[in-house]
Amino acid sequence: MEKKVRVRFAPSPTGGLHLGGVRTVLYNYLFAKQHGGDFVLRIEDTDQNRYVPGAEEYIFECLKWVGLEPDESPLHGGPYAPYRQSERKEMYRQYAEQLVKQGNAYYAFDTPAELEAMREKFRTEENPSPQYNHSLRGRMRNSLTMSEDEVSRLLKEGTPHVIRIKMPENETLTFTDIIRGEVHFNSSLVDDKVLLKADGMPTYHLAVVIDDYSMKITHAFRGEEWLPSAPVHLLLWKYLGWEQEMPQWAHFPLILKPDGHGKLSKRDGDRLGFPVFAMNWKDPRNEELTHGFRELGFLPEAFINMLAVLGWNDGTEQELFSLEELVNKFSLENVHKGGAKFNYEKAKWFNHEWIKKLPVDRWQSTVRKEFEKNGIIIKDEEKFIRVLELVKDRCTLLTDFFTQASFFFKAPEALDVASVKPKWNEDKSMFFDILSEKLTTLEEWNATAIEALFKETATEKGIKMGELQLPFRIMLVGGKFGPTVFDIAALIGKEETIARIRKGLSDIGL
RNA sequence: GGAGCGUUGGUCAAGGGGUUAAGACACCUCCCUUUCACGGAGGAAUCACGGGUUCGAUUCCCGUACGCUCUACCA
Repeated sequence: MEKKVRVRFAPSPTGGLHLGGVRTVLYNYLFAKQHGGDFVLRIEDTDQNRYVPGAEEYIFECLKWVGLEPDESPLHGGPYAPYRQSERKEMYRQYAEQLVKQGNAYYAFDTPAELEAMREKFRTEENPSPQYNHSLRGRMRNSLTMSEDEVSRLLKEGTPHVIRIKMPENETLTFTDIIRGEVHFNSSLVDDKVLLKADGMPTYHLAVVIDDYSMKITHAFRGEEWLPSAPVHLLLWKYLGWEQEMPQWAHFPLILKPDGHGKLSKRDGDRLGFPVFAMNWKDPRNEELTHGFRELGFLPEAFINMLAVLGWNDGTEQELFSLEELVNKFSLENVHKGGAKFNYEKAKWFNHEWIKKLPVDRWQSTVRKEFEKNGIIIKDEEKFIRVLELVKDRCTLLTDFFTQASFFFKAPEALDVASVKPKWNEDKSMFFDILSEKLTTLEEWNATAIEALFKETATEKGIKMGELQLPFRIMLVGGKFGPTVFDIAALIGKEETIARIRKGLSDIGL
């Protein structure tokens, strides 16, 4: 019988959720749902120094926003609770002790200062970062070099210590990565990683193995930066006797900076002017605000879509995918091996496509809030929808709607008179005078009728339509943008149109 | 320094022993529109390098270069 697929995303609550993290969530989610499996969210909060209040709640809100909610988590509960590593603290030591008893790990009493001294002492140009490994552990203060009596005395006295894995010498460690195929390591080149810290908390290495085992995780996906520590995890699965239960691994390619090389960081976003976090993140320690995709006007559908194809594609020309389609079409085999540079322009293109693709009611309320924030209260919902339909082609971000459509609800404050003034004359002035008169008596108020009247009047005055449309636009809109002028006039209504012509006339002067 | 991983246009990328090496974003030209966009047509631009294997390599093999990641009592 096939085991039920179970995957997990295991963030540490240290700050905003990076777009790469969201992609990892996405790929996990897609894989799980495709196989009818479970998606587990586990909080890796074993580093008490890095704990940031609010970060966990923030992660949940992000997942909710993008629609990738876990089946099990500290918030959603589940049969393998607790899902917060700090709450599972007790079990880790027990396993670490077991490893010591088996001879696969050992106590180490070296203080941070001693470790630093060791690194200092052995650092050379050839070896800039000396490791605590098979060749050095014999010279350090640990249960391998000290007598049993001394070790138990130190332990009894409560001397701070860690537990380190004892990496074997010269073993070839191999595993098959779903994306990369067979990967090999020589165990001699891996250091004796700390498993249990002096404060009793496990390190990632120990915790990830124990939790993946006890939560029955079948497939473990993470970023490529974890590849070098895979041999440690491999050995842990083996030493703990769980080799048969080890999940299948896949290491995802990294998302890189748009310029130069290297992992994309929050700093790059600040520097280059685009978001890196899913949502706004305010660091409680310094009140610093980092902008997120959500607040900048991205649709979750677009955000997900853009992330999905950053490192994966289905082999066809299709670029626009809904979450449902992704669940059906995603495959780890088609995930790229190489990292991809993030391209903000393309990200915006996806958003624009989704604005056009989705029915207005999917984002209408978000835009309404944006309007309200800027002092425009929408009273006529029907008109609002017509306006949104009319301008959506020219909005890339949800936040663009305000500049593209606020004039439908509020007369422009300043008119770009400079662009009409040079060609302005008395004839034109008279034209608008007459036009506003005639509009008063226009019975049917729609774009076609307004345009017909406009044309008729222009012909009477012997002025070309084109000469008059721009001034008309400036009067109604304030600037050189927006949809067809007659559509605008139709939507803002007779009174308002006439009022704006009058105001425009006086602003332009003669 | 070491180890691991990677390398198709500026970017995302399809493809894979014989192809005119798709497509998208960006860029350029033109059309549409007497606003700004959308849209449409076209253009420029790519298989890191060197050796093999082969009748034939972008594709397979081996090197080299370059890049990235890791090298913490962080994840």
